[in-house]
Amino acid sequence: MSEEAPRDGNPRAAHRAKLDRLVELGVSPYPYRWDRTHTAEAVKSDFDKLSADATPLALAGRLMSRREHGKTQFGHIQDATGRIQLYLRRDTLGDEGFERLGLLDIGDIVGVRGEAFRTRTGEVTIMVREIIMLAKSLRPLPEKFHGLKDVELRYRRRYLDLIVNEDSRRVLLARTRIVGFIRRFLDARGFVEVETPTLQPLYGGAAAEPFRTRYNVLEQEMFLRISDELYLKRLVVGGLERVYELCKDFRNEGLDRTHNPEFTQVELYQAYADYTDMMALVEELFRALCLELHSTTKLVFQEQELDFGRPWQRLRWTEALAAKLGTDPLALSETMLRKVAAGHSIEVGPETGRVKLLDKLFEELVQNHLVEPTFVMDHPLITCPLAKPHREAPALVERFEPVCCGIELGNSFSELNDPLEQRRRFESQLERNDEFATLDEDFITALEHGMPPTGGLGLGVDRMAMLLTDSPAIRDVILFPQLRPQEGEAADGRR
RNA sequence: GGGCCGUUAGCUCAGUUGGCAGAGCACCUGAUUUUUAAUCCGGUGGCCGCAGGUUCGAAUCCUGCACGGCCCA
Repeated sequence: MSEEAPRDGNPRAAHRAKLDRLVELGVSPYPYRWDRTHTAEAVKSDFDKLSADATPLALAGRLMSRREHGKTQFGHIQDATGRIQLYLRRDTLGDEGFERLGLLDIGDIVGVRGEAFRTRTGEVTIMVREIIMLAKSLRPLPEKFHGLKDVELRYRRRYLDLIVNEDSRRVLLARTRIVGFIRRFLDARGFVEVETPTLQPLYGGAAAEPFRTRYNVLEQEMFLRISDELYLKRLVVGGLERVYELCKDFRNEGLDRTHNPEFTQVELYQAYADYTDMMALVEELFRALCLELHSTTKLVFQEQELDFGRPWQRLRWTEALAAKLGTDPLALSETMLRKVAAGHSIEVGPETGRVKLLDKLFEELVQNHLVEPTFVMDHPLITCPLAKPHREAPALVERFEPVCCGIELGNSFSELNDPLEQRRRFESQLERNDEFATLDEDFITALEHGMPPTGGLGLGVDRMAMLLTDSPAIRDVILFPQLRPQEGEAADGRR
């Protein structure tokens, strides 16, 4: 004991010394199980009954704070439902039991037995009869008052963020509720959940760079999916009239406030419907989600007030951009578009083709300024090879993107089901040398067997979670967002 | 990709003109039988992100790099 004097201010050494002492005393620092009778929340909500007859309680949780007062101590433990105070007395625990409290550290997982009572200040508290080590911690927790602020540490050590930051817990659990709610919402409407390949021999369904990998057995290059679209439509051909998938998609692109290279999407397809039905579905889903999470259809995102109780604004793509440009964007050549972009000081690479130019202009001049929930609809036909031509305007497609606060939340079409037209659209994409264009023969074969008229919809679940939890960055709603590996990743590796 | 900002104790942060590395929390010792950011006494703890450079002397000035953040495209 005496040799440790120079290290005695080091929290890790102190925790370790206590663990060694427990072992010396024949107490396991990592026992196998614990019979819990109540959670913190259950004790609080059922307090009157539990305290009236002094029901024996057994709780478990992480020791979060401790206040020593000589022959008594107070502390809080935290479990999945919240925190509850402990009151520990020398005359209740006995001299030996009380001395053993010295081997506890903040951060340890403990089990306690005792009864519920209220302190002088009215706080529901456990009068502890017995306290058992369930898992010894060897590192100190972040500071109790300021919590863990360093954003990098919060993402890299999300478990600490979850232990210490109530708000992170709230947001990330809300995300889980959103995912669960989407499933129930769609299940209740007769949609069938399916799983399609993540590992695909050919990618498609979106214009995005894929992650590439290699399957050794087949000696073949494979791709991580960028979308589920083409597989789900095969299933509609197969007779699954309402079908959806909720999964990760992968896009080999940059990281920013609204992009993570792996992200969660829900895609759904409904036979005998078109994009107007999908608009109604989006309106209904968002209204229901708001009510589920906030008990009102109104919400605030980054100080902007939104109301999902009303129908979304409808905005025609071409008209909106024409209004900004003062001329029909579709009449402009690639060279002209480039000039217009430069005129609005929008930087574009020399490789950027006509489609991307149009997209870019729209994004900068229109989309980024949309605050109210809006359906941006009826895009130019060349921007999308998988949507049906507009029934009234053949240069356009029946497509919409739900947009809110400048954030694109998804994508939807009246799905193209004419196999001959589908082939022409894929081919013209290849002829134009569109980035990431592919031609999926097997998918066309499926269409040749006949796909009913179908409405399709994809929604970015992470972005929905941002909006619904008022989180400014996609990283805040993803448990483990993508970060660059740290130098010498094994951090304190000398141990 | 470009610009700006940040990186100091386990955590949250100060650090003056370039002159011995600081605080609060945590940790260790002691006091304290209803506290709750408990309080009080006394302590321990540092690769000042990394590598160079300038200087008698660098956490501080310069260059490069790494990681992160914000903005722009």
